[in-house]
Amino acid sequence: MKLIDILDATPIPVAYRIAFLTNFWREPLLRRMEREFGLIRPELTTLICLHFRSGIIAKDICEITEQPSNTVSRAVISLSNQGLITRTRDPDDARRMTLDITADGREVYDQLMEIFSEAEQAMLAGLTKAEVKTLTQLLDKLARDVERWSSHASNWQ
Amino acid sequence: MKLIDILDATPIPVAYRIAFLTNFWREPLLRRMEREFGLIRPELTTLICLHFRSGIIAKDICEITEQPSNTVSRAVISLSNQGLITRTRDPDDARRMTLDITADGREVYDQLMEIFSEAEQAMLAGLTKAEVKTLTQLLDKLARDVERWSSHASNWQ
DNA sequence: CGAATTTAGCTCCATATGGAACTATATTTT
DNA sequence: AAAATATAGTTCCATATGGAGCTAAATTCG
Repeated sequence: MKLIDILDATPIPVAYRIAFLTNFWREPLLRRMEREFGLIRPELTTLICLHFRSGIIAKDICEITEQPSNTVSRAVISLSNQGLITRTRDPDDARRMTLDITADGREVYDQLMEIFSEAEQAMLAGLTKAEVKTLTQLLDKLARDVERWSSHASNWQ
Repeated sequence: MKLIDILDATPIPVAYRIAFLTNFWREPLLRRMEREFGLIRPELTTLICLHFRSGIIAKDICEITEQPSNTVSRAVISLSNQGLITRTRDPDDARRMTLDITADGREVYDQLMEIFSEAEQAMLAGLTKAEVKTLTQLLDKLARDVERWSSHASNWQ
């Protein structure tokens, strides 16, 4: 018996499949990233944020990723120690540290994304282009609707 | 800026959306489950397995869920202590302990699934029935193809 | 201006969880 | 049958990560 066989037996067919894919796709890649690059998940998300927009502060990353501030703080310090980002004290507000991705940081980001992208291609290889497009659109619709459903029955209460 | 804005900027649009949904849908529910039921993730997956098929052993759950044996061992001991499952030594093989879900276990499972199901309905409320069906089919196709893509660029190497 | 409040970031602590190694039992090999 | 190997389950250890609270700086309020 495999986990897949239980998929249809639960009352959460969609969420269960999504969680399944996260477990079997993302988790092994994160472990590989940790082994080969010495980076952990909050460091990756931080790197992704800063690759997208350099010059933001740790608090921004907390809000973007909804990670707790201590987690982001640790990630930022570690990335800085590894030379993948820089931290410069904001002269106008001594509480803030402006974060910027370095050339090394972009290099590591590119290497990681190549691995992740290849793994995504492998996962999607069984679908047609039209199916991939449809899937992306539907997932996108759910993701962009997060504000509406995320408060429901999970965060509060 | 929100995490959603980065979705299209990464070279892993599908996987990123899937991870996003896991983060914002599953994680808060797991925390709520921990607060209100005192159960953690491996205990939930174990309960799901045993609700689906009672009478299996811990090793089976390891293989089904691909969780390490120590994680499952802890989950099984905890669930047993909580009276949600029973463990009986296999008379034919003293290494094995046959696991069975109890009435209390089924009760807790039902309560949990009600919460999770309601949350899934909330997430899917923005899609039409046809869209939900399509999404489920596409996710299912990916999940059932796990053997092919899971070895690729993640587990080995 | 001084006090209270807010904010950015960090440290301390508790705990979830994976890796490795260990124990006890069963199976296979010679 | 004895020895080697395999298997089920557990314990030990290292670490990732969230919650609560702390510190320093900025802002708001009286």
